[in-house]
Amino acid sequence: MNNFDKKIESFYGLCRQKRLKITPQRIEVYKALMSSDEHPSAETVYKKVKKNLPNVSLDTVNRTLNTLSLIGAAFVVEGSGDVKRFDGNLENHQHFKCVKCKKIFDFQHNAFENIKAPEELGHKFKVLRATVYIEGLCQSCLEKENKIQTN
Amino acid sequence: MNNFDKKIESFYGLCRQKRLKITPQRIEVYKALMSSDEHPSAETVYKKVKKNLPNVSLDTVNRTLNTLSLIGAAFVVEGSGDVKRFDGNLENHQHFKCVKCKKIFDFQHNAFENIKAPEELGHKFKVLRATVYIEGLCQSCLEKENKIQTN
DNA sequence: TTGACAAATAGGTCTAATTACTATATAGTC
DNA sequence: GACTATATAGTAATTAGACCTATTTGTCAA
Repeated sequence: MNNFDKKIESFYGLCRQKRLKITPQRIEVYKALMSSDEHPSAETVYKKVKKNLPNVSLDTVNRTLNTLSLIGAAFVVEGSGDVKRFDGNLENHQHFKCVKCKKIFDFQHNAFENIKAPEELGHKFKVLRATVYIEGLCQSCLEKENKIQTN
Repeated sequence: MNNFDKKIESFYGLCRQKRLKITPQRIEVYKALMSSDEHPSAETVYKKVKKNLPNVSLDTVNRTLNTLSLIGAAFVVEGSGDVKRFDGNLENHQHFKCVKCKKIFDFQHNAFENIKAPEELGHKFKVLRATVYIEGLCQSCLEKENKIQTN
């Protein structure tokens, strides 16, 4: 069984554990999210799912993505700011976001892996994920940066 | 001169440096943001500003908040996901966000202060801020957590 | 101080993303 | 296989935020 199948397998388990029905739509949405290394928007996931399930509704995709984030099977990318973007890649990686063009860049950095939430937080809350989030200006925006466009 | 005035002062400087005009609207938006310890939405800031400038437009507030984030005088709170939320508190603090109720909790943790962006990132990008971002379920949502509401 | 010019604002309009609603279909369980 | 709660499709309704343009306002230099 390959890695991808394992993920699906454990997704099944997660659904059962949370008493969520395993529907074709849910599975397809999950697969679509897992198999995209970007940070797809609901719209993008929708298009992907539509290939296998031609008449899913966008609403279902939206609700499902939302559900996935509730059970910790996906995440809303921090700092979206524009349209919601989802991330199915739960392996440890960090995000850099350009405040100007809003693009999100993944990066890895050993020192940031396995960040542990502070004790007192863990007592009160259930932590699903801890990452480092860096904001700034990306290369191409830096180049045109001398002038700030406000209107 | 108190701390607040100092901030305003340095905001003036920042605007001049970036060749942005110092308009009453901009100042009021900045003040409104600075003086709220929440993470206000544009709407909230708008209401605050309206008290002093009764006929500002929401659009101006939106544009201005956007401008502030471009020059690093404010930040869009990571992981907004719902409506955009802004943060004028530039002192080092971290955010915990509940994936269910979307509330954002500030917290401080010494180990997370002064996180340094990795070298290779600093070369390519201009880093404005680096924080730790934790996602999970907050206390009150945990209590009702046995059942996940998906519809 | 004043005048010229570029930049910013108000206020209206518009758009696209997300959510809400409801009848129907389906997964899970006995 | 039938029952029941949950999920879905399709459509309609919201709403945050962006766009547009005439007017106003800072800024800077004479």
